[in-house]
Amino acid sequence: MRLEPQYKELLNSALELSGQRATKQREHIYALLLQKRNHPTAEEVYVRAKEDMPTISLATVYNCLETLAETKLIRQVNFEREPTRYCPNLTKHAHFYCRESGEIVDVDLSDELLDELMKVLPAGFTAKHIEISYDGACNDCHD
Amino acid sequence: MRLEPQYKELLNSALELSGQRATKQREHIYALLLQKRNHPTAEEVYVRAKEDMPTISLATVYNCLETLAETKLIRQVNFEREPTRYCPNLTKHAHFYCRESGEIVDVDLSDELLDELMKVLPAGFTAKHIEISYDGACNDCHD
DNA sequence: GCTGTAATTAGAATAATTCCAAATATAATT
DNA sequence: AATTATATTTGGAATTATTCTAATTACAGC
Ligand SMILES: [Mn+2]
Ligand SMILES: [Mn+2]
Ligand SMILES: [Zn+2]
Ligand SMILES: [Zn+2]
Repeated sequence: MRLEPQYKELLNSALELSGQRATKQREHIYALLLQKRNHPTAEEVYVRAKEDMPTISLATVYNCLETLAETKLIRQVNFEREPTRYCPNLTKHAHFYCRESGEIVDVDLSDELLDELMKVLPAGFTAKHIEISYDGACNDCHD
Repeated sequence: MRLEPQYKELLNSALELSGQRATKQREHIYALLLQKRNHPTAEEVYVRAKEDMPTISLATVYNCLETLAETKLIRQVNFEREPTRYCPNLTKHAHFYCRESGEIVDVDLSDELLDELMKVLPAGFTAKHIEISYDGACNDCHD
């Protein structure tokens, strides 16, 4: 697994900006999230990370994921009480969770729609963030 | 604490419909959620429940909350990795979480807005449910 | 090559929730 | 009203995802 130069640059500058070091582990985990964008859990990231880096620990996986999330290179995605998942797609998007197949897909959101969502807030309320998740059956799974 | 007749009726029919029994504990917890609608956690419900029913157990609180949620008398509300909260407001609404004060307020959603949100899904996708949560500063807390 | 700091590591600790098996409450039947 | 069958409650143990801790290792600047 190789981290493409553009992303390597992105990672390095994000880490430098926040005064953190570029490590093999951080790079590896970032690369693996970019390569297969299926919103894996920390445990799943751990399993995949060990393939090329057998000595990495689960604690490090959690640490790296947290660092990447803090520096806004990835996003955390939560569904109800399930384990947190991780997503390297930085565009504004919601998530669709197919309960049938377990698949999670990105749903692009326009600025207009997000604007409308902001407008329905009561006066004096300002939202830094909106989280939207859909729950249902995907294209492959409808009956 | 007294459960108003309209809600008592609602509770009884919902439980009957799902083949479950009406118990003191279920009624008590439902009443207390309706009375103070501040999206409490299970632990908070437990504390309040014990005021009038000192022998109730935490396991029962969880059981009752699950039963009420299953029968759609209440909703579960999740914010990231925080403990689940419970809401007896059955209208379609989102939640605004003020990180400053910790307050959680209901945000009404029009059918039109929900329609628009459905329309942005890829073809072939059907959502049973949309979950929307805002995160920011409320009216009292902006600087 | 040393030195100071940051990051990784293995394992222990934590927190929310669920599970379990025994006791109790409720509803149905006699 | 007593009997029976089933559902619910209960306290405590178990589980699960995540965080914490303290020791080791890696790294950047001198
Ligand atoms: Mn995503
Ligand atoms: Mn609510
Ligand atoms: Zn599907
Ligand atoms: Zn506030």
